[in-house]
Amino acid sequence: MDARLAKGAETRRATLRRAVEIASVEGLEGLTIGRLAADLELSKSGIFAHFGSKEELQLAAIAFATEIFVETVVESAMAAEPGLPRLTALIDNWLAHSRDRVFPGGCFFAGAAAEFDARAGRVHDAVEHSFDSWMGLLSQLATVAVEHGHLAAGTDTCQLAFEIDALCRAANAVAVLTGDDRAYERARTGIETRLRNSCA
Amino acid sequence: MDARLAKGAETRRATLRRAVEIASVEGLEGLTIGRLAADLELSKSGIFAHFGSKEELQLAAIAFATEIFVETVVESAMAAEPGLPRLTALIDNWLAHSRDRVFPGGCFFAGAAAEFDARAGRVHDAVEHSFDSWMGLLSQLATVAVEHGHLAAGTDTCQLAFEIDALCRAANAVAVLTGDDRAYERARTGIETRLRNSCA
DNA sequence: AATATGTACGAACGATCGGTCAGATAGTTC
DNA sequence: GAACTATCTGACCGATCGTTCGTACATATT
Repeated sequence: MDARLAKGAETRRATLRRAVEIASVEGLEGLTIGRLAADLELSKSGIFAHFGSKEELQLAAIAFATEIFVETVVESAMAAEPGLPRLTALIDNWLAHSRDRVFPGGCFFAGAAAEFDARAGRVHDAVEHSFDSWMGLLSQLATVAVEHGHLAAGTDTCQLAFEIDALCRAANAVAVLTGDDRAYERARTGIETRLRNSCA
Repeated sequence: MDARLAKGAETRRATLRRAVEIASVEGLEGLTIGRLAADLELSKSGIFAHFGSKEELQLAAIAFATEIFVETVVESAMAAEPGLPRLTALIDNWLAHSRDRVFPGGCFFAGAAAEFDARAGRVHDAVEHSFDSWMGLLSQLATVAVEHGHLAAGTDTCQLAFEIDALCRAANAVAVLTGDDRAYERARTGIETRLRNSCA
């Protein structure tokens, strides 16, 4: 009943913070309990006790990464005016979170999705759910932009969301793989042109 | 000196064929010599002897996947007339190779890139090289299309190649993750619109 | 003071990892 | 037929994997 976090919850958060860092570089399978224990100077069994299984650890890491993502990318974008400004703020934040390596391996979810896309199980389902939420948010903001008259009335917002996501994703992939940050400008250019072509 | 492959080379190819299948689903790290041996009903050491190290196996798998990719996607596209027809044929082949799961886990290189993008080493370099070749091919075909007057004279072919790659990549990622093949249509729609806007 | 609970440790488990090595088998060459 | 090479096997190595279990310690509750 302390105002601060209980000891266990504190350790858990510290563990997950490190887990997300490792997983964004090495992957969720490359994330290892022994490695985690060594980094945090705790015992393997101590770490393990917090999660109960590796799969639970992976799921907890995804949940924690979602927290970070929402705080860093989504929340401040919501401060922008509804419609096109909010949509572009979200896109800017997304590109910034990749360029600034909020997760050291670039977008956490791009990595996790690529790793588990063709497998079955709870981790795959969690990753797919994250993706659905993200696409839902994108197309919803696009829809609001249409309603505000910022985008043309007939705009296919799902198609638009797909294309925006595609360009962001590619910027992240190219920049992390090659180290060439021009990819972020390419994405921005593509998205701006695409939005301009959908202007009312 | 036989016209057919020597025994060793035959085994090596069969091994790599299976290795590429496994790696496209489980990743190049999830690809395991023991698993490979079990699938091919050979001994671990027998497999190992063909490559000498796991890293060499991974590099060989990338090279073999490149062979498959070139045969399936690139070569038949080159039969189309130079310019826009050849470019669109390449794009169609790429989307088809993902949709038809020429690699069971979708695009082999998308998976390998996501896995090794943030790591250093020879595998990363090989993946990056594959990506460079792919982008080079795309932008070169785009350039030829400009020269043939199929695309507007001022077209930024690198930017265009980036956007085409982004839409293809996203289609693969979404379709494999969610099982929703409409992503391929979305990519096609986006690319067609984009090319039309660059028409001369 | 006694008890219960939350938290973490250390030793150990079987399985599997990448990798090594001596040798069996087969085919070719001299 | 002896020597050689290519190919593959099986036993084995140390390391690490995820996981289990009994226990120690601190804190909170009674």
